[in-house]
Amino acid sequence: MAMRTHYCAALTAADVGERVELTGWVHRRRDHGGVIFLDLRDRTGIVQVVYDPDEPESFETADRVRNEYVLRATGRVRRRPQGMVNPDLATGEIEVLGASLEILNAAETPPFQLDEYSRAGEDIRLRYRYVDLRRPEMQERLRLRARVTSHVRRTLEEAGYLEIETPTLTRATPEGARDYLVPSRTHPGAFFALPQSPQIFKQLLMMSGFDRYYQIARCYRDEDLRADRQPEFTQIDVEASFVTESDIMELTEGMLRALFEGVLGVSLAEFPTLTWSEAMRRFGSDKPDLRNPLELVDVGDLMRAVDFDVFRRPANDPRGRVAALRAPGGAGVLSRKAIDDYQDFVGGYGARGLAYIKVNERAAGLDGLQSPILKFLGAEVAEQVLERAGARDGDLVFFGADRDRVVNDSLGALRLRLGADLGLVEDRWAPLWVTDWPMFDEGRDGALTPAHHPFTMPRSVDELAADPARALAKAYDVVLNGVELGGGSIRIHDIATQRKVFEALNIGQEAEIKFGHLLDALRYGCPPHGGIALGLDRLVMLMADTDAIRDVIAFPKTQTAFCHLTAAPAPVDAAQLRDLHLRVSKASA
RNA sequence: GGAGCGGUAGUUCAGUCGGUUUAGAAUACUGGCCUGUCACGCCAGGGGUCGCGGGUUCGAGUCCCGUCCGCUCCGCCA
Repeated sequence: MAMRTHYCAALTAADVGERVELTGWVHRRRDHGGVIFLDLRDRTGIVQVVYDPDEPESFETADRVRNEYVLRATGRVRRRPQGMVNPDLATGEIEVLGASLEILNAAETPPFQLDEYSRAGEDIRLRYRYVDLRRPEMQERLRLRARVTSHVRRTLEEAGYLEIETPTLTRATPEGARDYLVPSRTHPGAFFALPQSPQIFKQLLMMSGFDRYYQIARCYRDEDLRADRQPEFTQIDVEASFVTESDIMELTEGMLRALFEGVLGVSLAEFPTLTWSEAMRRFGSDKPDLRNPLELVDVGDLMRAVDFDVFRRPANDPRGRVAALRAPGGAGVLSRKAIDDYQDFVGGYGARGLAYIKVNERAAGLDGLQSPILKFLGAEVAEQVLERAGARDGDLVFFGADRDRVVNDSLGALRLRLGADLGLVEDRWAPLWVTDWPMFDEGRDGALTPAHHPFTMPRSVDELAADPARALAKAYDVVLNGVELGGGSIRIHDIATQRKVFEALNIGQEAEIKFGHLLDALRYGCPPHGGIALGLDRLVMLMADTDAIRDVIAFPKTQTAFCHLTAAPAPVDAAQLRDLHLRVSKASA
């Protein structure tokens, strides 16, 4: 009979009597009563192999084993004797009576404990990532990632999309994130850049007639890291010709719903759609977390005449905003110290203060309220404000008053913080579309930068010509649980509009040089087209129920963009620099 | 570029007001005991550049300055 090679966790009571072969690491060795017990751990779990001195050959081998030896063991599956069954373990009912044992390799004691009862720090886990990845939790995350990638490929290919690879040695772009540069040996003084995204190449493919393209594409951005940002990351990149916004949105939504159904067994409801301006108004965010029931409420119109400059000025400024945020039950739960903490918190987003009203008993008028600002508002305005905010007894109502951007940033962040602190976040999946983005963000100096990228189609060319700062774009983002999963747009397919956008960005001249290949291509017959790019790492992070994309990347970088495993980046020797015609002015420590 | 938190045994951490002997605990590791353990148990042992550099002090793991590393966030991320 052929020997069955098993994974530990796959062994069940149904296998009793079966001869099996197991491979893995020694998780724990015990000897007791003249018997040797090896807990053998593979990627799935742990099973105990028992070596009896009546089988001298395998017993002697087992006696030599220490630490984390790599083994191949064979034996017969049997029930554990009465009284020794641990129902808490998957394999607690059974064990393997070892018949043979082969030491495949010795191993040193691992640098940190791998059992589920201890939790190693992240830096040591990353330095020895190959050991960390043995843990079932990490195994499961990377397996989930592979299933997601595979499912996405299947969906897109069934929909007629063709995977085409695009260069990772390409050209630096004038706007956007910092590029990772690669010096050229054959072109002294010239550099490649690693792509921030395959954006231009996929548009060129549309011009080539590959009307349905996708790619699981690695992208690179030399910007500071966050829990959900790595210098290299993977995006699901999609582009199609002769499509509308809703075509791409339907494709994406269908793909995500099939993915959640197929991989997690979760049925996502239809994605609601919010316009960008509604998202900012109600949630102070362009990626609102709809699991959080709190909303911002505009009260500026009530504040235009109050005797309180802090509120009156933004209330009368077209670029100002005065908004309220109700914390249900906050009056009782939030201490003075907690409110002070929130004031510091919003200070980090540029807010100069955080006014609030404590609602003890609304029916009692001013006497039922507690607030440093009541004397400025008066009873009537206070009541109108509380009415609009839907305040009930026991609530705390916070206020933001400033430039709209500051109010949105600070109250938007406070909304998330309050939702978490007050335990209001619903346990569900909350996807949505955010549409009708502005074409541009306006900097403090009035300079415009693209809200998406400079190839995004404006909703109307007239709008663009009339007031670029207020023009809207045919762009859409997909958001899940407050995480920006991806974004896309209909692209510009005529050269005149493209030039107008470059001019609005004040990079007309520069663009002619750096995007010359795109402008050239637009002259030779470009079909209308559009697409989307989804962050694969973030998607898997959410599906794996974790909060850092490092957890779903096999070998991630730390926050200083350093790899402790390979010690990269690292200096190179003089000969390599000479080949590349480079001289370094500041050596690293 | 900025803010916050952290860095003490292989690992995870404690270490009070600056002074209690040789800086501790758990776990891991090594040896021994134990006739069935499953986070076994018991006994013993080894293991420390308190991140690094400087300063204050009679005395620094502890206070101050600088610096490096890790994490979270702001800026940044078209």
